[in-house]
Amino acid sequence: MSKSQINLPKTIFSMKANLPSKEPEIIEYWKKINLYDELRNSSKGKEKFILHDGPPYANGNIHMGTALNKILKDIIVKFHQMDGKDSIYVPGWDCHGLPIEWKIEEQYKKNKKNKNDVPIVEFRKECRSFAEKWIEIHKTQFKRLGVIGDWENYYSTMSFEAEAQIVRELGKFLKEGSLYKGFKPVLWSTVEKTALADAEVEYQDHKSDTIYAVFKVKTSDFKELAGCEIMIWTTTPWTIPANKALAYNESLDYVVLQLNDDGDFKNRKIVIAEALLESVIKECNLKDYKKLKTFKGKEFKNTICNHPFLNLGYELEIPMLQARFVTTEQGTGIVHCAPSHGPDDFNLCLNNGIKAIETVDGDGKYTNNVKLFNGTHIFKANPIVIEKLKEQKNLLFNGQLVHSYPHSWRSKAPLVHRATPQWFISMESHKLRDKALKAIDETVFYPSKGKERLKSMIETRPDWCVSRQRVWGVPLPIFLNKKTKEILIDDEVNENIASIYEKEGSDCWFSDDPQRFLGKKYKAEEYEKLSDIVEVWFDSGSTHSFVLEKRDELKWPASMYLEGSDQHRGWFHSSLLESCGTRGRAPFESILSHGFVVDGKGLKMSKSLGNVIAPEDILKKYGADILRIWVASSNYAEDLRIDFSILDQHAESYRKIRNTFRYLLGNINDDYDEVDLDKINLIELPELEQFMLHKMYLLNENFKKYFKSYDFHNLYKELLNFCTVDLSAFYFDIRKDCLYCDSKDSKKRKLTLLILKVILNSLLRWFAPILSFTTEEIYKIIGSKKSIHLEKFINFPMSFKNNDLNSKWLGLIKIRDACNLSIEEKRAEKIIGSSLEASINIKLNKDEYNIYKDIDFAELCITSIAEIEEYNQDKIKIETTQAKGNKCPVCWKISTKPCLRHG
RNA sequence: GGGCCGGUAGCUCAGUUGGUUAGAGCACACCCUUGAUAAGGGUGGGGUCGAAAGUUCGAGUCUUUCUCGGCCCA
Repeated sequence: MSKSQINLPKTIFSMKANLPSKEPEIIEYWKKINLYDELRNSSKGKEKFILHDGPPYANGNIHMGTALNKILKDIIVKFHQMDGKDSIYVPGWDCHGLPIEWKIEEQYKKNKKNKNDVPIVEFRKECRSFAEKWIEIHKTQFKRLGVIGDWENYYSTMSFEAEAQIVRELGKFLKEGSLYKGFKPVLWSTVEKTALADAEVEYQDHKSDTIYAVFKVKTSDFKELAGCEIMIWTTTPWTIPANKALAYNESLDYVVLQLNDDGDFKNRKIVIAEALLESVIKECNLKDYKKLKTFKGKEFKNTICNHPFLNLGYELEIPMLQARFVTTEQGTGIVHCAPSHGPDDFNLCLNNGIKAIETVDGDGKYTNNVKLFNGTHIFKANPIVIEKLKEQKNLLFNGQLVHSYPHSWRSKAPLVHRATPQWFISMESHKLRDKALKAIDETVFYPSKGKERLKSMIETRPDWCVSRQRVWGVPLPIFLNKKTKEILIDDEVNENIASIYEKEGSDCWFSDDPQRFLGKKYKAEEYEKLSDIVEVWFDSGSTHSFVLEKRDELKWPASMYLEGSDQHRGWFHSSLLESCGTRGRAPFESILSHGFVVDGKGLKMSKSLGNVIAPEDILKKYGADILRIWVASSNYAEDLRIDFSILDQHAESYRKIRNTFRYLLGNINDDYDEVDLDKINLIELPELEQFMLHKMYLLNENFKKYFKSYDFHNLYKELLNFCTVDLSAFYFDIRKDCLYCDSKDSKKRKLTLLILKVILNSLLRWFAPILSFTTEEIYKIIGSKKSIHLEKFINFPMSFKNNDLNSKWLGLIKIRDACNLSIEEKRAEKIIGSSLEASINIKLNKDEYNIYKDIDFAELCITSIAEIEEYNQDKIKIETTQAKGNKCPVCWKISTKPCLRHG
């Protein structure tokens, strides 16, 4: 007659999780048992699932986006592993590129060291060790998140084998002929004779010459333009000799203006945007003029003009092109375009088949591509251009303007956009665009909208510029014949370079005798060795070649690429192009893209808003499993919100899950033995247990469905609801009486324990990919293998499925809900407190009565007494009264008779 | 500025091809329990579905505009 008679749950699994301190111990454990190797050994020969890691940049601490990305990858890798595949994850890092180069330069600045005094090879060594340092830091941070992968054999884009393979990949484009030399404007300093990156540019005020110049219409579909002159305004008169087009905006209104003031322009008709009419009149001092006509910009279509220097040998056709970048902020609403001297101009012209050429050399002098000005320095050309325009009577007005203008951060000299020689991979010459578009069609996208996004980018992108005028990267392995200016294309040379890099890396390109790379076939003095490097997107776009193809344990193409949605323009994009160019198909079978991490209000995280949360903060306060729940429960197809109140809620759900496990472990007293599901004798089980097995069968079906579509937030929700609704508030609550108060040799209690074990085992596996730490903690108590992650998902016997029983019990639950309502009424009236103080009387119609007459509603509703009666009304009726009699001190049930179980 | 995507209870999410009073879990409130106890159970409140207009017998769902937010580009 005491507590000794009841079987209270007992377990070493604590209610308090203490994840921040427990998780690192589990990481140590995984290290000790070599979990990664165990996983590989356990799944030898199985079908492979290869999630190819998109390499993060080896620079700076990880942020929430990185954590999201890695956890999502880990969850997916673990799902496939437990689904019976050999699911291999090789993490990688992107190492070359400007940001690291920049960091080293900053250190130089601090130490008053000049980059130019340091040999390139030494500088590159510093970049390399900088990247190495961050790889190590990242590794620790990623492991802390619970990510399992081949950390010992990670890949990096700066490894010798990667550098070698990048050379081979470029060799394929070279050999094919799709890699060509072109020109593209970059910000250029004529003082330092070098290109500058955006980060090296300072904006300062600068006084520029401004001109209003006219281009005479030569031909047009729009007859009103006959005899008109299109007026432009520019702050860089020296680019007029390089003019190749005029840009208008089809949505603007334009006017034809007749000028009547005395002078060169008397009786001439000029065209400008209507919105800019007043400012033009004011600035050009127009007194006598007449508006002849207003028309929409779209009428400019197919209009060709003459160059203002037509009579000086510029016999060019200057087309008018539609461009959205034309605005009415300043100028005339028509923009003069020199593709060699502006990115907008360059892109617009390129899209219209006008390529940039080298018009200005490195010193800032016009090349012989520019008539009349050959050899003149551009900074001295403005007065000459203005004079010639005047002479040709094509200058309406010139003045000066102080405005913000780019300058070199080093020399403070003004910069110009200058078309420089660059190396491009053609989108068209070998049908790269078509191949890529076809490859996109053959790829599965999660979410599906990613397909359109990538497609529209590929459809419109220009040729791929793969050269950079930098030092920290793979040198572009190109030799030019000094005489013929032709590219040297020879597999042997390319392979020679690659094999040298494979042994010692690519630093030698900058230090060794070029003859070493050329071999014996060619004479070094006849060739120019390029000093450009390969742009880093080509590096990372090639990872499939030096990781997936080169490693025996992996496969090509990858099963999946998974990155943030910004990588549609980044890694998805470059990998697709690289692979389609060299192998004719995508290097991936599927792409999963996730949104961005934003704060609780949906705003992006920024220092200025003060809403940044670092993964470290979360790990310290909650632990990785809470962060993993956040990942699993968020819909990655959209942006993912996070703040401490959101995490609090997930921590709350975690507690529910943890307590569910604790109840299970406590009742089996941490004493687990594997249950053979096929050997469960269903007929022997009470209906409630059969119903639970049915529920689990259904849940598992949904689980598989959600997992197959990577729909984790719905999957997690199902699992959580199962814990709260089906287990905690239903099954566990009902079976407490049996578990606590029945004797240990009771058959019913034994069967209940059997089902608890099935539930425990199932939950453990369902949750393992998400709650990697907590499930391991539990598995260490009851498991037989070294790790939960070595287990597989369970296949439930079809016999568990019982639709008839299901509909019967769904009806029962409805009756139970009605009973609860009735009990609650009496509780509110203070007639009863606990439900065991209640006696319920249930009246059912004939049909329902016949179905449910044998059900023990007292057990189901956790009351002391329950009567069931048939009556002739349709609607169910429940009456609750106070149970009469004495309370059994053991099971607390109230009865007028002695307790059946406890005397 | 342009392209794409998104906005359903305080939070995380469901809402099939337009069709009853828009759902779940958590959180919250109240009650019960004190044998899952820094736990557990019950009941309940809470939404002008971002805003407006339109199509329709009928709109969270379709169309347009606006607004807010995100990504990419300029």
